Amino acid sequence: MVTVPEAAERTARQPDSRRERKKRETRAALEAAALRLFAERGYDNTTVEDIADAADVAVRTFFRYFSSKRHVLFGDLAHMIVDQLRRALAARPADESPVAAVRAAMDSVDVDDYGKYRQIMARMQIVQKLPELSPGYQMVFHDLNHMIAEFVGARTGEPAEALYPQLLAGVATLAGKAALCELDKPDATPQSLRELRHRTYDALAAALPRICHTPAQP
Amino acid sequence: MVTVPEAAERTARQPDSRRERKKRETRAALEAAALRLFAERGYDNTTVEDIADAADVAVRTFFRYFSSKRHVLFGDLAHMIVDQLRRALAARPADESPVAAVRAAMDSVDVDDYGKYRQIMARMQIVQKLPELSPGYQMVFHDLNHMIAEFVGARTGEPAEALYPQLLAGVATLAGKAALCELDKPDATPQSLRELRHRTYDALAAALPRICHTPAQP
DNA sequence: TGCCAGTAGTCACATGGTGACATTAGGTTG
DNA sequence: CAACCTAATGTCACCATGTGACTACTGGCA
Repeated sequence: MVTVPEAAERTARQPDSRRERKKRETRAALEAAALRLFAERGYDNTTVEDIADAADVAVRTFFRYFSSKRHVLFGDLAHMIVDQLRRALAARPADESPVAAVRAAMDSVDVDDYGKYRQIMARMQIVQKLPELSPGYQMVFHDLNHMIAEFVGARTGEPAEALYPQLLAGVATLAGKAALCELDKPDATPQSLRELRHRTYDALAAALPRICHTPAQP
Repeated sequence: MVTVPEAAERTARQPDSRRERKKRETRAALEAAALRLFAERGYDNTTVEDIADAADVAVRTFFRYFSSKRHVLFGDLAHMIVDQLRRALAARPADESPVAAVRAAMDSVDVDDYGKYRQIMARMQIVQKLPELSPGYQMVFHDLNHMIAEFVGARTGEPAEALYPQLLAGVATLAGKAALCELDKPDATPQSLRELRHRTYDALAAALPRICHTPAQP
């Protein structure tokens, strides 16, 4: 199916038509219904049909909005974060050390607006609590880990599976997870979480040279 | 279904009857067929029916041996490792520091026999390569992580979700993963892997006091 | 031999997920 | 407004993973 340029322009020029609004409504209804039902009866005890019924759409429609039942939870958040980090890493200057590049890139991800930040975090917190969907939750970190390792490997000329890329990526991911631990505390702010992440990342990354040969930096 | 003591004794006393042999054969056939087919056409392109057919049993029988398709891969290995580590942790003296206890417990897990060790590792290596089943692979580490965090939290009187338990567990898991990086190298031995794990764990654990308050040890 | 218990096969069904096609509703142009 | 195009949705059919219930077989043993 070929998209005529004019048509693409047209739809792009009208981003808030009734159609778009309805779509957003449907998506929001599905998401809300899913989260409510998950909380009420648990993830496994909620079928896609239940969710679709609650949102008053067909099951098939559910799958047009979310590629899988798991997908409702992180939605595209996971994908967004991974993409964002990927772009941030790619934008780092080539002469920067991997440690510094990863540190800076992770900063530029969660700088964003406060509301979105809390939303992502809240979602992750829900997921974290329900053990049956840990796999999906873990995959987010796995993807992040993998991407960081790819990046570091590319910088040091090693494969991503090599020790140093894996360790640096692991340290970065662990620092990110550490920040999540502080979410429970009511006085947590994006700033305090970032500060904790920095502290963790710096301390652990500083230990790496004692484990394996870290590639020389210019 | 109540198990009469005598019956349990009898089956325990006859561990290698024809029946037992047949069971082992069926299980081995299923496992071999599955691994071969996964390698040939990929995990997603292999149905349980294919596996069952290749092993010449009914699909239902497959599920009597393996609770899920994923389960064929790690089999009970994951479960075994987690259980083994749990017992090892429980057996550590109460006055030992969490850092030392976790270190020692991880040692006592892979001490085992060489063949089993390589088998576990080889399996994990296969799984690691196929991206479509990363979730299951990640779950192993997640379970390990969770258990270690529970243990540390119990020792320090914090919840498992607190910062220190999570960090120490993360460090231990990361050290374990680091050892897996060395598997590609042909001259890797259980000893060299353990040595690497020690080096990683010690270096990273030493950094923890710089991140958060580590509970005082007697 | 004949009984008992464990094991496998068969059937039915719930659930997640996808493809194909018809139908409806939003939006555009004359 | 009518005619029309296209995106969104519904409907139906289908495949795959699992599970429960019941039946049939088979090894072990008195």
